[in-house]
Amino acid sequence: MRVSRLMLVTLRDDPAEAEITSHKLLLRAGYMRRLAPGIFAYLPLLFRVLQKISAIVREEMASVDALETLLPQLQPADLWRRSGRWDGYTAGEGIMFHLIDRQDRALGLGPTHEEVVTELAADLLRSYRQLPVCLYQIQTKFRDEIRPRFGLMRGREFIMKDAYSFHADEACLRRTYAAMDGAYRRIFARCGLRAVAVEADSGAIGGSASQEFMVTAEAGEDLILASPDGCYAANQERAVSLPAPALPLEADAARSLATPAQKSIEELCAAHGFHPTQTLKVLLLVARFAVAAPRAVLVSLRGDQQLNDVKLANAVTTLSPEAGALLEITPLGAEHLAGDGLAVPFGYLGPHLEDPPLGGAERLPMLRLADSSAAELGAFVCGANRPDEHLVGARWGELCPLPQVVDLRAAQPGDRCLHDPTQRLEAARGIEVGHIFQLGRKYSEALEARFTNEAGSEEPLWMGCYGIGVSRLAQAAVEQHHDADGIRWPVAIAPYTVIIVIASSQDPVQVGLAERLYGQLLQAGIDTLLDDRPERAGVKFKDADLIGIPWRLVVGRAAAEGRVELVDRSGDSGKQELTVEAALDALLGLQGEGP
RNA sequence: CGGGGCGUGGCGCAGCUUGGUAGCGCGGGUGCUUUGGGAGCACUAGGUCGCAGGUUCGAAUCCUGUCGCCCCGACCA
Repeated sequence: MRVSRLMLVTLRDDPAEAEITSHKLLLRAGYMRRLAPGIFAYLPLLFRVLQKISAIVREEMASVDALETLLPQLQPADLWRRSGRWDGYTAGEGIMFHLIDRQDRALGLGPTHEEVVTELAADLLRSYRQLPVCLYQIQTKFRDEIRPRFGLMRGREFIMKDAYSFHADEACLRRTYAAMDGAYRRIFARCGLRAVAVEADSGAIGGSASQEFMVTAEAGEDLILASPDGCYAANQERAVSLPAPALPLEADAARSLATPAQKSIEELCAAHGFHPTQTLKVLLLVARFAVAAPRAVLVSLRGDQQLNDVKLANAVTTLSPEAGALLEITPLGAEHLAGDGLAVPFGYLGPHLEDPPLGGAERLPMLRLADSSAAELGAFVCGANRPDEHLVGARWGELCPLPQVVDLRAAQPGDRCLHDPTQRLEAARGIEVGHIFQLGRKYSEALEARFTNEAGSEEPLWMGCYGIGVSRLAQAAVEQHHDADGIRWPVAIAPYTVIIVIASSQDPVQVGLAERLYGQLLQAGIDTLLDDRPERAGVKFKDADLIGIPWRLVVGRAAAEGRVELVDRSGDSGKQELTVEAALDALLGLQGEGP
């Protein structure tokens, strides 16, 4: 392609709308334009990158026998009601764009395709003889993100590869999951990305085992906790660890202690010399559901620990099976309390708090949970449920029964690891580019996708699902591969492999040689750009650096002597002046090289 | 939604405090010069100052309302 015909518009200044480097570079280098928040036009250069990524994805999907399909984006609400996800995905902070058609039917714009594909499977897959099957598509997804951000990192419309597998038994699901794990590792490696696999929360998708693939980058939205020995890595949402040992509290019997204006653990400890591990942190929250009335939740943690919201939401969901989708959990404030419920002594809560008078007719008893860090305390300091008063030396069983024990604490960098307490968790930031799940039978049961097994009886299909954010991956690659001058695409996903720069388009010798090389490279099947614009050399060099084509072939003054300059932008071999033949050989040799 | 900020030629910004009818850099066009790291000079085109109302002889500037966008938190590929 000739750059003069490429519709290339590069920007000299950073656009005001962009915050992180990769976003700025993609805009500056003419790869994309924003149409509305979280909605982007992929310009020709970026489209080529997406095509290259897609080609790699297709090859690796083929290697695990996945079949490419294209599923509807406009999806009937009824289907989502049957899986139980309509409310959670549309009400509250739900992320599904939805609409009413002229017949008054509700439809959603697909944020993911479990429902559609399961419906299809229910229709087509009837016998164990047809299994396993894996379908995938590369398609635009729609999500009404609470806050679109960072360009392609969190768009409201983005390209995703999503795959779904169906199995006759769990062992088969595990095998496919493992094969996908391998395919994913190959995909990211072939795209030239440094990616790590981490244990993950399965979130709104559901299911049991799940693993995320993170491109490590400072701009990443996720916090990864990993052990230095490489045996353990997890998203902080999911990570487990050993808390620091608690200091035992010397106390015979529980006594009360006046603690005026000491509402925080810090104030309490500072005033009386307690260690935070001797105290109990009691949090009062309220969970809102799609079906049931709001329910109060009382959480006990050891005073030095932090609550992990994701773990809490998961626990509340499993412990409230009849309540419908969990919409949100927020700290309980006076506004949630009925009538004179202002009596709740915030800042002085103890685990023996009576059920607060929530608004709403039919109310469930308060859900009482304790993290194991709290449950394992012998004697502790906690709020007395009266203003300006704490209890010292309270014990589970004496003060109140031990609540249900669940893992609720947030693991922190520096915590000891479960698999080896001498290992301590280290933090890194990551961009989630892939996520694989063992869904189990969640969707097949809900949508009655059954097959006949070998014994002749019907049972729900076992399912897995596997996503890659294709457009996000493109930007993650830029985040990981750039320098002060611009993008440095990994060769495998660069929009073009070579850019020939004619230093002076007025020199017929240079133009002639450049045209000849251009023709030869194209003939050899190498994706080549020819910068034939009547610009000064400096402009063309700057643009070439900015758009990040891996190899730059400069046809300049030395053209008359049959010499050209070859610049390695994505590797580190720098620049070298070569004869035309040597340069051509070097570039043609790239074809044979693996990624 | 809560908190913070910003809306002025295509892009990046100044002007607003102290009202007097819009400016700078980049980009676009034409010409001459220049020609290996975002050239110089000259000329030129291009703006309802987000929108609506108000105050005023007069509003980009002051007031009210409204819309949009960006950043920090809850979401995820």
